[in-house]
Amino acid sequence: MPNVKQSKLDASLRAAEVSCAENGARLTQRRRQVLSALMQSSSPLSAYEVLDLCNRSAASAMPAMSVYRILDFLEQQLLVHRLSSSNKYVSCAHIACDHKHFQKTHFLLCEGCSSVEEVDATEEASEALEQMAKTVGFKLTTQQFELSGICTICQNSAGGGL
Amino acid sequence: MPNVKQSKLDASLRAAEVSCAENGARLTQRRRQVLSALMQSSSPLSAYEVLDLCNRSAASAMPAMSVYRILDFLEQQLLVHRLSSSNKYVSCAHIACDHKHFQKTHFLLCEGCSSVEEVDATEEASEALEQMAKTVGFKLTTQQFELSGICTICQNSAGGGL
DNA sequence: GTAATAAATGATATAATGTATCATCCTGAC
DNA sequence: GTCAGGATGATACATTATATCATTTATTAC
Repeated sequence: MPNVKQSKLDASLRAAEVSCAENGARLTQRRRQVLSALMQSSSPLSAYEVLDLCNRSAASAMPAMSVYRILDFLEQQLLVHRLSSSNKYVSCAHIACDHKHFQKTHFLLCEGCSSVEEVDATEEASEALEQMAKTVGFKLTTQQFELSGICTICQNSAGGGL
Repeated sequence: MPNVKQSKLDASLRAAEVSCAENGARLTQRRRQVLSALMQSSSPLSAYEVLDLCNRSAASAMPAMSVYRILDFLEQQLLVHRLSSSNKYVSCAHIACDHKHFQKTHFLLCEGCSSVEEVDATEEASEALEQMAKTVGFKLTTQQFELSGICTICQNSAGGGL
């Protein structure tokens, strides 16, 4: 069992707890369980995938209803993000650091390994998209996109094969 | 009943028929029914909303299964687009013209009236997004985004109210 | 025209996903 | 302890999507 990962997980969970407390909310056992499952996953999980993971590890079975409630809660706390294109969830990449969300976060989805990279929008991209929308009279309200592509690792490992 | 709209609808359906024929496919009665429903809607429709519309207008009831099959078919024929963020469908804005799809089409979703505007990506936006992805080693494969915003009409009508 | 073939649709069952509702339990304030 | 509110458990159900096989419709060969 890799202790490095374990301690990183613990640190993130502690940070999440603090973050909740600052908002007058509590990171209960169940919520910690759900968040922990997402943190340990290398790819986004659907609500029922989260449920399965929780029920595999824990003693008492969690009802599906709770998972939905808890995912909503965690999303409000900005501890997890919901990917609308696949209707799955990922834990926020910035729980342990002091990064702030400006509603201009993008997600890069790797088609090879399903991993997700959370990146801030660049000025250029925001500008260009706003401009594009403007040509048809649209005023953008949110900028959070999910872009499909191939991550570095998969690009390299695909050198010989596919 | 507005004849202008009717004739525009007819023209689009004829164009769709031709387009199918070119691909060795057929625009059957059922498929025409589904496509027509989407064309007449000002906002994206879910599979079951399409189903309801079809069953409201037509004599014989269509099974849900058929709607899913037909939506898949129409999507393959590029006659409709699937919006992954809401899991709904819109008819392609370019059926009647000779516009080609380059996999760089964006959809602007109005939060006010739910209407959808289909626009081509600008060079600047594509460039900026590719560049952004590149900074974390990602290579984008598709660029088809769904951007939320407010359309011209809703911007103006909201002048007094909200 | 008719038989053979393939495509499309009908029909049914069921899986998967998401929500509504009320009961129960836990926690902190007093 | 008691009370109030938040959190969870439990159940039922609504919605969405898919699997499967039967039937119909269209196309081709003859």
